[in-house]
Amino acid sequence: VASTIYDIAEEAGVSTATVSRVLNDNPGVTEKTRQQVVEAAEALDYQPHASAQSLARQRTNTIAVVVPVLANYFYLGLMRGIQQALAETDFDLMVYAPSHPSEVDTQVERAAQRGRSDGLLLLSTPLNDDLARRLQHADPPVVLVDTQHEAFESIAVDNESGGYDATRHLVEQGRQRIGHITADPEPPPGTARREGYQRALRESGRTVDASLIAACEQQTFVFSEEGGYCAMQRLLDRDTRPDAVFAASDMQALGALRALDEAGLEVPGDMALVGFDDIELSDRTGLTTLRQPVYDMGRMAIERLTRRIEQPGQPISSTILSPELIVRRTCGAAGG
Amino acid sequence: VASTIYDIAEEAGVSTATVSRVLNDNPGVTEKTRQQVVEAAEALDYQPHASAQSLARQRTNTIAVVVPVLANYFYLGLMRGIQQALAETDFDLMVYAPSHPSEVDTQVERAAQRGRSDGLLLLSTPLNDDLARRLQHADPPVVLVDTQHEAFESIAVDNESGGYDATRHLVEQGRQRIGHITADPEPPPGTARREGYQRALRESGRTVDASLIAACEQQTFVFSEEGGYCAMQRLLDRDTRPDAVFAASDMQALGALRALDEAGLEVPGDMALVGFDDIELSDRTGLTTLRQPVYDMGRMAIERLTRRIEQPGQPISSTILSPELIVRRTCGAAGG
DNA sequence: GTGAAAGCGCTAACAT
DNA sequence: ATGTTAGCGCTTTCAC
Repeated sequence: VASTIYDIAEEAGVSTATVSRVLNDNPGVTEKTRQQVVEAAEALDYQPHASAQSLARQRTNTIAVVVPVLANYFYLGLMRGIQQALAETDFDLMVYAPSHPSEVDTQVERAAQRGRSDGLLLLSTPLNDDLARRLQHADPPVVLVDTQHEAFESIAVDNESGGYDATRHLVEQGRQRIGHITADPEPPPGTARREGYQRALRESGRTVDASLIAACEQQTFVFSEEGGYCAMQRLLDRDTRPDAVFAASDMQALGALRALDEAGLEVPGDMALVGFDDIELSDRTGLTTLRQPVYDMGRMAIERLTRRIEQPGQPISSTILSPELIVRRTCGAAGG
Repeated sequence: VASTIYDIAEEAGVSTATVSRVLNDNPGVTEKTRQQVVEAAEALDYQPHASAQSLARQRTNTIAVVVPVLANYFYLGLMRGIQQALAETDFDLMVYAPSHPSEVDTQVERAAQRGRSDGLLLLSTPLNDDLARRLQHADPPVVLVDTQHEAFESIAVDNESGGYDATRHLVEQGRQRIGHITADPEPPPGTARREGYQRALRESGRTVDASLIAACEQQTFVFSEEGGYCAMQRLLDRDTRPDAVFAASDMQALGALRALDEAGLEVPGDMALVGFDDIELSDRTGLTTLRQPVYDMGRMAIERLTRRIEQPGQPISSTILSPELIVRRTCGAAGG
């Protein structure tokens, strides 16, 4: 029942080329014939066939984003920015969310398949060398968010300095034994945050005490609430407890908070806590944290990507934003 | 640089038809030639062209979902189920999120465009008659979630009975003046919930007092935190305040909670509160609410949709699930 | 078992 | 200004 340009051409008494011209607002058509075509198209309730257009144009007008997990506040913030920025373009959005970490490569390959999208956005997606090589060789431009790779455009936050600031803040609050919660396996941003933590300790004339660092295997995915909960429990089980903890993410900090609560410990009295990300929940919880400007990062990512699609071959740039310390209740700072 | 089946055909010394057969695991190919083709494909690092396949097969292996707003906990829950169910199929996912309510129709049309997807999932998306007619006539099967329409398969919760249960529970807690927060404009689920609220009042021998019902215009989208906040403020400004409120959604209830907090009122002491949805935040907040089984709804929606894609023309079914009352702190019930 | 060739629905060069 | 026609990359019918 669906009509094609051939039907329109026949109905309007012109060739399919002319129909195509009219439909695509190409110049060189009399107003009269344009009218005829437009009317015929409406009469037949014409809709172009997306796949056919993509094939002929060699362009899908679609961008694909792979996100480790959709149902997560951090990625949600990014998606908001992505979606808003996309609304100002005429690109559609495909979402690839691996149901398991082991699926990441498959999903990336799928998202990058020829003829599927004009550009690829990878959120926190680890790129092994093999994948990176394939992606470089493939046509669709790639933009990385929350990761880096010299071969691709990227947008991320300075995780090291964020970890440094978080820890530094705790030192300034007079905390003596500052612990850290990370993830196992530790993703690249986690490593940077931990290194910032360690640098802050050293610069404050303290020694880095391995017994103050805890990580739990992440069953679901990295930086989970569960992981923070379990890591905090381990910290509490040890001989000398910390009196402050910098968690590598807000979700982990929230989990840590739960463990603290169950253990009957006061925050920030018995233990100060600083997270990382500033997800929406953190505001409600009063969690001190380092804010990642996720909305802007999402927007920027789309801007960068569309620019690369429009003008390929531009030099690659890596954008590093500064996370902002947001002081709330859990760090024990005055005021707030 | 990208290779096509012609390249493979040449490399393997066979025709493109044979290549296609091998690549699609079609029968009728010697093991020997199959080997040759496979090797050639690997040597050339072949990847099929998605648009070309879609066009030739008249099938995209993609399902499109339109969601009023991505960055929202309710839809996030649905998306989780959708994504998980999709992972078990070989469908990809396109997401259409109107950046403004006025964009809904445009986005639906876009999602439903020929050759874009094999099926359409509409989350809470209002269908005017015109749109509904077009969708019926178009090929891709449609499944509705959180809305209903006799012409389409749908999955929703019994909102009326949910509103009834919520209110009834408040009555049983001994609350005297039970108010209601709804949205303006009031979406269909909102209407049903309000009607359930009103029925419960009547059945409890009370009169429905319009001054106990408040709604605020929703600037962003329906059922927003802002809306609940503002509605609660109005309720508090009135002569006789309610001592309990049933909010049409958890987000609104959370906003109401904020207003209460700012007004220095105790929950549940001064005011009991019941929400609707049971989003993740509600557990952390201790909000009594009616749970929508979003994860299951998402899964079911995909199952229904893929079934319709595989076997078109099946009779339409409308599934109504029961929301479950989750008693927490804010309703003032004993225990937990 | 394999190949030739005709689509799928559209775009765009090239003619006229 | 309009039409003819050759693709885009793949699938699939129909011969052989």
